[in-house]
Amino acid sequence: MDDAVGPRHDEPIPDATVARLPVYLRGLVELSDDGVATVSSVVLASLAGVNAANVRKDLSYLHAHGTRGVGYDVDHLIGEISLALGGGVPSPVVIIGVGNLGRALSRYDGFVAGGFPVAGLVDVDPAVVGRKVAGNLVRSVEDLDDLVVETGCTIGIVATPAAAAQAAVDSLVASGVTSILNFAPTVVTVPDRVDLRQVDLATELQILGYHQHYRAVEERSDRATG
Amino acid sequence: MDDAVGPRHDEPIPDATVARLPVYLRGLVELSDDGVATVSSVVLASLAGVNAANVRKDLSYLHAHGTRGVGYDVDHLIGEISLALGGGVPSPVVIIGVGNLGRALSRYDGFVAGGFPVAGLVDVDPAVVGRKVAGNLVRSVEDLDDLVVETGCTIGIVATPAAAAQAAVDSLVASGVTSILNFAPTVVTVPDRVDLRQVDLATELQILGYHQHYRAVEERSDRATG
DNA sequence: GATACCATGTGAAATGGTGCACAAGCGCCT
DNA sequence: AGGCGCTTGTGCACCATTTCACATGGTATC
Repeated sequence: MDDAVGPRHDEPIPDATVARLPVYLRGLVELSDDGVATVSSVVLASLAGVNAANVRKDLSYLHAHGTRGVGYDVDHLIGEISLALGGGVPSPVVIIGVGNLGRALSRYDGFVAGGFPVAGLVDVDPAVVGRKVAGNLVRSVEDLDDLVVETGCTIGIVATPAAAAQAAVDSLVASGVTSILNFAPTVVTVPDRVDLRQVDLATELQILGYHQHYRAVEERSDRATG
Repeated sequence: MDDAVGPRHDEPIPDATVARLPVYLRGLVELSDDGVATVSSVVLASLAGVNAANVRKDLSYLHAHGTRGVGYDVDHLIGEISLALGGGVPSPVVIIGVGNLGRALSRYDGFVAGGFPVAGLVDVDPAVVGRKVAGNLVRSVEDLDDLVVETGCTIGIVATPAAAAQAAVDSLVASGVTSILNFAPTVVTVPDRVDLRQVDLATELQILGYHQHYRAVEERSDRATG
């Protein structure tokens, strides 16, 4: 392990860990703002709502080593996590679909703060193309290729209705986008080289609905049987 | 197991399965609309983007049995999944925080279609309280208890800024809401009896960012080492 | 009615993730 | 310098989930 000579081929970080890194990062930035210099895994765990051993194991995948008896250096850790999550370089995103959700997303300042500025908006509807939303000109889908090349953006957000989602995804892929976040409530397919994540609002509610229903059924059953 | 006499105490369905049920349901409804009467696990799997054996195991947790050699009855399956996901009874939701995201969510018709009508909107900002958004009157947080009781809603959606999220959650819990969907980019805590799900848009992008960065690093490394 | 075909349901192995428990290491205080 | 207390890093066992593979049991055809 120590005798690597060339640029080391970093091991992949487990998905579950990657999903927690942004949460750690948020907590750490907050700590840094408060002037805190070091943090223990226990404190960071409580900030992130996870187990302390889990935090330590997660951080062991990064090159961020803590100091025994002391903890982790907050600023150093921020640097390491930022590095892992995209190299600290801002990645502009393009939003396709300027309906209710698309407009809300384009105004969402958490994206910019997280290093994901909105590079452009795209829609198929001629009625909205040419208008400005949140300071961004809405462009036609035909301009998507140009937009992606001009801005060098590699992440696409799909906020179209379900029926248009696959076409939107296909357009993004054809334009060279390699990461897609799909908000449309439908299953879409992408080539292997493209990374896809699904955020489904209705599904989330339905999952909550199950647990609620189950609690109710169980309670009723408990009352009946004992 | 077979000698249960009273009303059977349904076994809990694994979380991973519950998360897939809404996806199956969408596919099934589409099939039903197209007049398809039966479906095999292979077809349903491709519609949902998962493994066929996984579909069969998932469905085995429900009381929906298929017919060997034929497949599953589409309409029956729709009924069984709907039943598991909240008993088929619509659950009204209350949205707290009427900013960009809250407004978009209140206009999102996928909620109503999924059986989750918006029962009311709530905000702390006096400037928006009393105004109408998407046909719903925005009420003050002080009215939250009344609103929850009046409408019998048990699901709350938090769409406030991060700083206000925990307070919003606390208000919802105090009002008797037992399921919460949090869109605010922060970790919030709830009592055990309350079910919480987190949807974090910036985090999703950061996860995409990791994979993109990793791909790029790997590629560069491949090119260097051969 | 027998046979070929097809799809379900499930045992069992493989995989991935979590959390405990403890050894190892670091800094501080005397 | 030595000991003590604190915290990291990790081996290991446990748990949840996925996937394969196949026996089981229906349907359709001849």
